Amino acid sequence: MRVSQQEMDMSHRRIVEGASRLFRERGVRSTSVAEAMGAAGMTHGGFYRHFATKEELVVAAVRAAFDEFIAPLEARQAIESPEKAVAEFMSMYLSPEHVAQPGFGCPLPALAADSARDSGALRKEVSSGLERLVQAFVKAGVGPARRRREQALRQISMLVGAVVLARAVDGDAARELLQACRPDGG
Amino acid sequence: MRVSQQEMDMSHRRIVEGASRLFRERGVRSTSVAEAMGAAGMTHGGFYRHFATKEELVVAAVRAAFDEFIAPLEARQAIESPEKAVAEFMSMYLSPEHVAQPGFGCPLPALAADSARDSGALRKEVSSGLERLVQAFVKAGVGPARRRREQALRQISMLVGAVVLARAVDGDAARELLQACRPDGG
DNA sequence: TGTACATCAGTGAACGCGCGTTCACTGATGTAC
DNA sequence: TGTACATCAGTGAACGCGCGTTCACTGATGTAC
Repeated sequence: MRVSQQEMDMSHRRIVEGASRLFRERGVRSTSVAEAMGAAGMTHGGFYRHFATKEELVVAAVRAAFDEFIAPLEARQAIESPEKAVAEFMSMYLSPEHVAQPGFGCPLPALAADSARDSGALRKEVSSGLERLVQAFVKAGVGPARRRREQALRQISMLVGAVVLARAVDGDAARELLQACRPDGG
Repeated sequence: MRVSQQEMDMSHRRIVEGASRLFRERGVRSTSVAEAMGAAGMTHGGFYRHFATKEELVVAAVRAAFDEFIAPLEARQAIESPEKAVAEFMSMYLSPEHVAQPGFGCPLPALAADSARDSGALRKEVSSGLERLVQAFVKAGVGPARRRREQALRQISMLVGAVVLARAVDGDAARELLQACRPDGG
């Protein structure tokens, strides 16, 4: 049965948010349209009232994931010092909680592999998401612009690598990786 | 028709080597048994004369990939200084060629995402493969054992993160990531 | 060394299954009067 | 404000397709004599 415009907007948001979580948890290819609709409390048939293709949902979900994950960092940078905000962000990034909850975590370690095998819209979203995170890190750097950017890229590479590996290996090594990459724990 | 024992051994090796390349290029889930057999010049039906399941091939192929990639580093460490061997390894790791050729490159950035979503045999292989690489890096470190291990984990995290991201984003950022992570380029 | 025959590596059709997408249908919503 | 009706969000069956796996078959290999 038909639902109100308001309910349809809410459905749309629920689909995008659920997909954003599922894609990060299980990967884009391993999450079916039916699963994404199920997470929003609906059946698969109604999907095409909201999106023309699965790829369209992927774009919306990945954009939402980056925004959900990076916007808090940007907000904190605006009210406290950019350096402190990035330091706290890095500490959160390398926490066991972040490793254990990919569905609510950074899209970069969760979706980089899917993006690497994609040449279209997903790749574009991931590229601009990374650039947005780099910009936030650059704000917290010291020295000339070029050096700040290089340092940001190095820091983000280490964070992403540590989380990608920590999720890929068995318990003890995972803990060690996070610890070794913390500025205080090394 | 039946083939000789020798030919069967060669087939087996061709299947494992082709799969090792395809899994790294396209991911484990996105590579079908038929494609792996096709890369070995055969049709899919004969697969089960060599392996009981696809997972068995995954284990053999990932083990072969780690060996193919890490053994040369270990061999160089045995004949020249471990430090120099690791420095050259890192330079190769961060090269555009390594990023462009995942099928012949490090299994860690190529397969970590698959491993993160696996709880079985693949995860175990990736865990021991990482540990083997860590050991090689530890040999090249300085200071007490604990500090050498932490430094190895940090270096490997940065390498893996840089390659994972460089493969996931569009051209210019990819080049920048590699450059920023080189010890000379920063 | 030669012959008869059992073995079995590889082929290609077939299986059940889950996928992305389509479509006829339902009935509440939103609108024209 | 009430009423009649067109719209369309969501349902569930169905589509073609590719997957991992199975199986009857083929004919060269390897072996027993």
